[in-house]
Amino acid sequence: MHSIEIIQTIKERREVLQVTQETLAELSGVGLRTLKQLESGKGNPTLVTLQKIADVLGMEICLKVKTIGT
Amino acid sequence: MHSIEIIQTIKERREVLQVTQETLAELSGVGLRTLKQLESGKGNPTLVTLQKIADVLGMEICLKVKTIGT
DNA sequence: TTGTAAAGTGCTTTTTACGGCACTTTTAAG
DNA sequence: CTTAAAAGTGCCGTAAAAAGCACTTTACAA
Repeated sequence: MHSIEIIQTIKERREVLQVTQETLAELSGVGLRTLKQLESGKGNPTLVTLQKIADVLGMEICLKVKTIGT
Repeated sequence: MHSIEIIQTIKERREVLQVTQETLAELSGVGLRTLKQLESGKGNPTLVTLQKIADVLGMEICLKVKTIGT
């Protein structure tokens, strides 16, 4: 996944869970400004920031060797 | 995966491929200092930095909903 | 043991993520 | 249309990531 897809995935997941940016910011401990900037595609979050958000959304970041096929 | 595991995975993958930090730095466009700091567990890399490294190592970052089981 | 390559660290500057505040724009319900 | 909530944006200070340089430490082969 590229950065853009990761960001998009976060946004979609948040929407599915019907959580506002404000609530997610509070629950994750990430600043509202940071979250807004991120979701509007203008961010390059640190791993820690990403983890905090993923945690609250019931998601997880993983790193794996690329497979050949689909 | 937590930050620590992700970092560890990078380090291990680099070693398996028998690539030096210096070479990885050159190939990925990430500064050698940044890479050293990262692998020695003192970093909080940005998503872009992580992607650059993963790319060269033939790896990929993904974000997915946590599953219940193993 | 010695020599060399790789890895790790302190110091530094530059860049940029983070996050607060206030404001605008968009969206959706009445 | 009105209005309220959510999302997006500009400004800005602080903190920290990025990265270069020089040096030390570690690992390993001769």
